[in-house]
This record gives sequence, C-alpha cells and structure tokens, in this order.
Amino acid sequence: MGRRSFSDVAADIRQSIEDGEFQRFERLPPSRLLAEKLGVARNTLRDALYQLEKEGLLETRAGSGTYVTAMKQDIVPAAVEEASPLELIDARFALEPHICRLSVLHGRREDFEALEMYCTQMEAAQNDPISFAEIDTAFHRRLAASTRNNLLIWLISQINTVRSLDEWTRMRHLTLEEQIIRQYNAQHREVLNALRSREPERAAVKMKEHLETARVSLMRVAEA
Amino acid sequence: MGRRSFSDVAADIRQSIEDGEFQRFERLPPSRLLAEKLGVARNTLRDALYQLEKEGLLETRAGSGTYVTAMKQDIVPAAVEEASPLELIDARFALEPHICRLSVLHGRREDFEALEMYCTQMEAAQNDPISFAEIDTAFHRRLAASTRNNLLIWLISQINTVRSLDEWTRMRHLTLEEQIIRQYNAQHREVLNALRSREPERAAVKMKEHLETARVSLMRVAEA
DNA sequence: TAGAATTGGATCATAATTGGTTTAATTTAC
DNA sequence: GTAAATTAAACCAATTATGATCCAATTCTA
Repeated sequence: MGRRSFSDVAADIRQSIEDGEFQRFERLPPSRLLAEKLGVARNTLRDALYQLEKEGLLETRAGSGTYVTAMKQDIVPAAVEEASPLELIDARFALEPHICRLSVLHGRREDFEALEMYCTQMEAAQNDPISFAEIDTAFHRRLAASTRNNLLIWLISQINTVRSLDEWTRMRHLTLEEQIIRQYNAQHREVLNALRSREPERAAVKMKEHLETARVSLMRVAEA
Repeated sequence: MGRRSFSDVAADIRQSIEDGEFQRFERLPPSRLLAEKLGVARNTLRDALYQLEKEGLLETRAGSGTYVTAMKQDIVPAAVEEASPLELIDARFALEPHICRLSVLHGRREDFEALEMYCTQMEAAQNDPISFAEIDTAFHRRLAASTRNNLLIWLISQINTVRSLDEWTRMRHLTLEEQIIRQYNAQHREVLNALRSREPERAAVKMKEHLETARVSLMRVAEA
C-alpha cells in the first residue's frame, strides 16, 4: 500500500472544509493539482473525493470541477445545539405523532402506567413551571421509549439535549403560564387515552394538537 | 522474559483508544511503525493486537491495516449504528413525510431542480443497484436540506450513517431488483411533483407510499 | 460558433506497503 | 541451568497506492 490511504486524505479534506479553508460553493483545486499538493496520486485523491461525495460534503461535475456543498453545520454536531425553537418544534412535529402510532403498536402496559404517573405528576406541578418542564421532558422521553425503537429513542434524546439548553429553558418557562400548563396537561391525557384505547391515528392527532399549542405559545413569546 | 509483555502493550493501546487518541474507524499505524514507537518487537505487538481483536476493539485486514471498531466513551453512534432495518424504516416513516410538508413550505426552486437531477440520475442507474442506492441517499438528504431546518437535516444525516453501514448496504442491494428500482423511481417522481405543485399533504402521502414499498421489500428479504 | 484547453472519469500494469508466518537467537524469571 | 517469553530477521500473501494513458464533459477563447 502507498504511504497514505485514501481515507486519511478524505479526513484531511474534511478537516479543511470544517476549518473553512474550502468554503461552501467554492471549487476545489483541479484534482491533478490537489493530488500533487497533498503528495498523493490522483487516483488516491479521487477515491477520497468519492468518499466525501458519498457523505454529501462535495459535488463533482465532470469537466467542471469539484464543489463544496456542505455547510459547516453538516459536519459539526453542534448544529443540534444551535437549533432554533421553531426548528425544534418542527422536528418534534415530524417525530412525535408517528411515535404515538408506534407506541400503540409496541407499547406495553407498564409504559402506559409510567406515562399515567407522569401525567399525574405534571398535574400536581401545575403551579411549578420548572418541575413541570422536567416531568414533561420525561413524559416525551418515555413515550419514545414505548416504541421499542432504539433509533427513535436516540433521536428524541438528542432533541431533548436542545430542549434542555439554558436559553430555551428560560424561554419555555416564559411560555409556561398556569393556563398553558393546564392545557398541556389536558392534551397529555388525551394522548395517553388514545394510546390506551389503541387508536394510533387519534393519538397522532392529539399529539399534533399538543405541538400546535406549543408552537403558538412559543411564537407568542417570540413576538413579545 | 522480555522487558514488556504483550499484555502491557495491549493495555497501552486499549487506553489510547479510550482516550480517543485512536478514533473509531481509524487505521492504526502499520505494525512495524507502531512496534518501533512502543519500543517493542513486532511479534509482541502482534500478540497484543490479537488480544484486542479478541476483545472486539480492533479488526485487522491483511494487507490493509488494523482498524478501530469500537469506542466505548462514545455512546451516541452505538445506539444508532446497531439499529435494525425495520427500526430505520420506522424512523424514516416518522421523519420524511413531515419533511415533505416542510419542503413545500420552505423549498426553493434550486432545491427542486437538484432533486429533479437526482431523479434523472436514478432513472439512468436503473440497472446499477449500487449507484442507485448512493443517489437515493443523496436525494433524501437533499430533500431534508430543502426544509432549511438544521435540526432535521442533521437528524437525517445521522440516519444516513446507518443506511451506509456495510451490512445494511448489502441487504439493501438484495432488495434492489430492477423492478423495485423502477417503482422507487416512479415514487420519487410523484413526491417531487407534489412538492413542485406545492401540495404538502399529497407529498407526504406519496412519501409514505414510498416508505411502505421499502418496508415491504425489506421484509420480503428478511423472510428469505 | 468552432476549436483548444481544462477538468473529471476510467482503466491497468507495476511497485510499494501491510499483516501473517516461520525460525533462530536472546533475554529474563525462577 | 532450565523454561518461558521476547526479539530479530527473513519471507509470504493480500491489499493498496501509484503512474501513465486515454476518454468524456465542460469551459474558455479567438
């Protein structure tokens, strides 16, 4: 084997893009030049570029050049933590209604009992936004867990890392007036009831209503 | 006995991996170099590597190199990468229909033109499952990008790391008979048409149909 | 608009590198 | 002193990078 494997070269270029040495939409140097600059054969460079293209960082057009397509965020997981509240709500809009459907399919009695417990706790925390927010997070996490789908569970846990960021936590607490909390609690109950009666679509609809409420109260705060 | 036994060397390397000095999927230095660096004979190093391979931390490929396969401290990828194909489909079922809706809202002309291009490329790759699968991944990634929601974009990119795992890639190729590919291509077109005519619900429905087809063909393979 | 130059794409024989194995000499522990 | 392990060196087989060449698509230029 040669001195440097194509995956090493790919890592190099990935780093260069990440460092901003190659900006978005910029064209990379011609493969012949870049290969020479990196001290590697053009074939090896091509393998590396192909790898990066598969990863979605680059785009090559024969006869024209190789272009950077990815944003820095695509590479750095920090993108998650920089998500805006509205992006977060949209992501939850995508995930949670279907999670409800899957919960109906795969959920067990113990799951629903746990969710029931969280509902009761949230109702008791009606006057305590901080406690409510914590239990609320636990509720949604447990709901994801009831799908028995590790991938979804992980995705939700990732989303929760955003939810728990200080700035958004503060903003959430602003939105959590007692009236809103009461509404949330009612909606949580509706979701849970639909799950227990094994009605996937109704559960999904109730979850959408819940998220819509969250979106509206969030935008109300954003305007203020 | 020699100055340093192979188990000491194994402990050294194990520590290096845990410290993140050798990252996951990274190739270790050639055994000759690494042996010299550790001040030990290549034979001893080889015994150490064999030990670590038995523990499941390494994987050696003759003529190629020794690669890190596990990384204990990083919990994140473990859950994601061990996801089953059905878990994956369910996660996509949750995300992608709603991504279609958001694409209608936030997508731009250039997004749809890029998707159009991918469709054309996939149609041209009808007899080449490997190329098709790669372009297919790019299509779904671009679709996510058109939502302009960095969180969703990142979630999809995470999911794609699962899709690109060797084992599933192999299984996917099994499912990608020409007839299926034709069906996928038709469905991609239907999704794209719905996006262009700005019909969020129809786009979501078409995406669901597409995923349902994928699920069926996947389960057909799993049974065989 | 036509042609030249440039760029990526593909292939192939060759050389270099890498892990795998064997053997014998050396060092260390008991 | 013996038994064990490590070391050192040479060789093998698998894999990969190289370097050269030709092709195809695009862009530039006159």
